[in-house]
Amino acid sequence: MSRYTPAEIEARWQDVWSKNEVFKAARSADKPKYYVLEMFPYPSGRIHMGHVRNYTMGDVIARYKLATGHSVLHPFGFDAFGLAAENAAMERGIHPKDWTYQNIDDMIAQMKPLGFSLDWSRLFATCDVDYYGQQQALFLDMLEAGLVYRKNAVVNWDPVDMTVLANEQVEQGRGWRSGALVERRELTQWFFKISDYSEELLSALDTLENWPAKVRLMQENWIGKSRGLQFAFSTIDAPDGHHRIEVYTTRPDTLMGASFVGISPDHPLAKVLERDNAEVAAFCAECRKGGTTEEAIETAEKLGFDTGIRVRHPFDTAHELPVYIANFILMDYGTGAIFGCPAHDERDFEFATKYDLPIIATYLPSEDASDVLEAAYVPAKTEKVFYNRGFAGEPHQTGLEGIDAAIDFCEANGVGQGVTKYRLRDWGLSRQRYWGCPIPVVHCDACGVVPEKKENLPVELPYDVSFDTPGNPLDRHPSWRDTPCPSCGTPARRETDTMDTFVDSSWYFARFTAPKADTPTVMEDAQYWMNVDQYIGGVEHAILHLLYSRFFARAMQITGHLPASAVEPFDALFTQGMVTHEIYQTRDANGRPVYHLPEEVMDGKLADGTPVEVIPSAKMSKSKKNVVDPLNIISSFGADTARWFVLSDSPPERDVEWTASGAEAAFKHLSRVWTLCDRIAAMDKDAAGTGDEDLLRAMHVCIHDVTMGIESFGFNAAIAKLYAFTATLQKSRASHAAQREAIMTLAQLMSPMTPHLAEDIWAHQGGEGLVTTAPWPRADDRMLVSDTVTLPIQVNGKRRAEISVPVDMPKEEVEKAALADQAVIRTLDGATPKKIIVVPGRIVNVVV
RNA sequence: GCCCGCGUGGUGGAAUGGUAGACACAGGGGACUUAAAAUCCCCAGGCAGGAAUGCCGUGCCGGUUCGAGUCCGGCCGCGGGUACCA
Repeated sequence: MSRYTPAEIEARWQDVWSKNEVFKAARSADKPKYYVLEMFPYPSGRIHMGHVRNYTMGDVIARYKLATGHSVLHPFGFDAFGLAAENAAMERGIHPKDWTYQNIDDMIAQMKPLGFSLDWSRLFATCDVDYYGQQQALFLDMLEAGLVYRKNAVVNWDPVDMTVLANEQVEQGRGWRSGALVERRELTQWFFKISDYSEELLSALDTLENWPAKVRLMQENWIGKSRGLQFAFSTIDAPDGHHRIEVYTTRPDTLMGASFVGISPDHPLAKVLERDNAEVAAFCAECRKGGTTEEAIETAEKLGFDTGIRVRHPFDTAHELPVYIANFILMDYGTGAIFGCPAHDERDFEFATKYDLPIIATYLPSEDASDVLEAAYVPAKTEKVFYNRGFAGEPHQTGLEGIDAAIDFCEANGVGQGVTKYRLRDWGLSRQRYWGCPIPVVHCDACGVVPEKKENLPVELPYDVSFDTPGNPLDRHPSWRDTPCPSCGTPARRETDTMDTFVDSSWYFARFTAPKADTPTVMEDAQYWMNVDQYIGGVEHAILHLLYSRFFARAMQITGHLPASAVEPFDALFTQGMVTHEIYQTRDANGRPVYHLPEEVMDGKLADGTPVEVIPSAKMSKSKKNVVDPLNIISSFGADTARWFVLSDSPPERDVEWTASGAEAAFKHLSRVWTLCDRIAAMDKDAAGTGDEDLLRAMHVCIHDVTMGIESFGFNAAIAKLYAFTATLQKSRASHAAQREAIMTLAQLMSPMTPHLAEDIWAHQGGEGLVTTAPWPRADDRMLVSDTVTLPIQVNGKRRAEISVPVDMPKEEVEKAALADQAVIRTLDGATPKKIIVVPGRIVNVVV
């Protein structure tokens, strides 16, 4: 008997697939197309188990679709621009380009042994000049279409390194390298007008039926449509030009509870005051300390500064409210000014308590409730409350009714108007960095901002740059930066900002349909291959990447690069979980944690006997050293084992914990299947057997279950069925013909998960052609039904017995049979059933 | 802070509102072997019991239902996102 030797088998079949170009995508007139795409990876240099899992899932779908007669597009590439390459350059003196391409080569070498059904001929990286040059063309078209503009926006400024920091480079308000306190600073930046599409992006979510509901909900909340009232307070003692302060509120029904007006430190009025008043300037400077993230701003201590300016309440002009500059008000949302109603908002309550402002309830749980509040009263908007200081609508109404009534009343009385606003902000794409796609515009003293001519594209990144000083090397590269103005020809300067890497990943799926074209896309190919039928990736991309891509598809349609049918580019989305592993930790002399790789740990100890603390599974990360190198797994057990394991142990949308023993078990199972194939091949071809019918029935049930499993992303359940069927086949005494049919079908059903082993079994049993291209087996419905069924009998919802009855037994008969059961009689103990519920084929419940 | 998820044996997990724990790992017992490895067979949620069986049990508290792991409300814990990580 031969042994299962994946190293030899896997290389052989990969070679066969490659020579036969089995996975080369080609448009076909007579086959339905299927485009499956996994979110492309960042080229860190090493593939990890998360990649293996992500691509294995996509591969199962791709191979299944190939077997069910589709013309399949399953491409692969790299999201290759980004910060890490510049960090490597600064830390190790490697050029970002060299570092990135070396990593890409390494990762391709690690991907290939996994035997994925990828069309490698379509490979590209977003840092390829071919790709980003086309992206620049796209940008120019979008600029012309009015989808791009410039405005000021805040960035994290490191005052020591004199450079802009990414949010992740700000640690507890300080620059990660310099340790200096980070400040928020304004720069003129490029923006995509995604906010023009807020309503469209929101309403189209309803059409995305094959997206997870949670992702649609997250996007809905992110877009944040709200209806509210916009109106102005008239000011007292305010500087010229600020006689009114425009505010936006989603709770106009609380207007009678207003106790202060708050403006953002970046509000125009604040800026005027800052100029003439050192105290205000100091306060605003204080507010600008720290990072730009919503989290940093929202969790910071609420600070306010009384400007001394007062406003009049619109309905009671004798009532004056103070105007505060407050650090928690964002200039980006609404008008950058609010009125505070401490009684019904937790933040305002905290603020009012701190600055000793009145807390005036406008509604209460009931008429007799006290209006002295210990905390903000914030009931659901759908809850009916009593308006003790209502001014519109009924005294007893829900918040929603109160809001509508308040808007109507205010409009009728000339106090502002009802408006719809969105939380979604325009997409800032400028990055003050080298390793990204250059923004193809030129700044000319005479002509202003001038788009580069298309015939001058690509604007290629210069190679001769250095990273010995902080900041953007493009900024200090005169020979690259200085260029004639495309319009007037006089000396001018290139834009030195590069694009956000989200731009790169917002259209790569479209580029895969014509990766070599000298235009961004080719309409014929886009028409044929789009949309992506199944997109697979991590839920961490639920909002930004997926929302930007949806916007880009629209922008590409407007600029003629995608058909109208592709404005929602991803028909179905699946978000898979992470691969996790236990963390092994010891402590150094100072008590600080020291992490150890899994292979350094044996039986809970290091090689020198030091006991190791085991921390429960967490996402695999280099810093925690809880990583398993796919290459080690492949060299010990083969790619099929790695693929089988990452699918078998957890549902795909959840995290999977990598365990060495689990991987070993997967290998053992595949070896068993191999041995089983050998044994069947060696059987006497003419020998009679028993149980052919039973074996074939089990086989058809397995075909049905595995097919359903794959179609519904129930890979772990499909694999459980394959385990069960393998056990059945192993024990079978059926004829050779039946067993051969069973093992060949098993090979087909396993082929999306363990394609190399499946090919080998197929060939061993004399199968025609490749199992990869053999038509997917069909379950015979007649083989799926059995004539009896086991019914559990409950008494008052507790299971007490079970009976076996013919499938088609009428309800009355089933009732009789259930009541005749000894255990049921014993449990009833003479009691008369009030009701008997019979769910055909499922259960009987006797209620007493 | 805000938005979105998730929580089931020792472990990973299974279960269209219908027998909770499929399948697998670790564990225990056995067969084969001079022995070990490998392989095969059996047991296995907790408590009580020799067993039959009974009671308890899906993070916690409450609700809807003939019936809840599943639906609803409130908590707790963990994870993801929070617009310059990708």
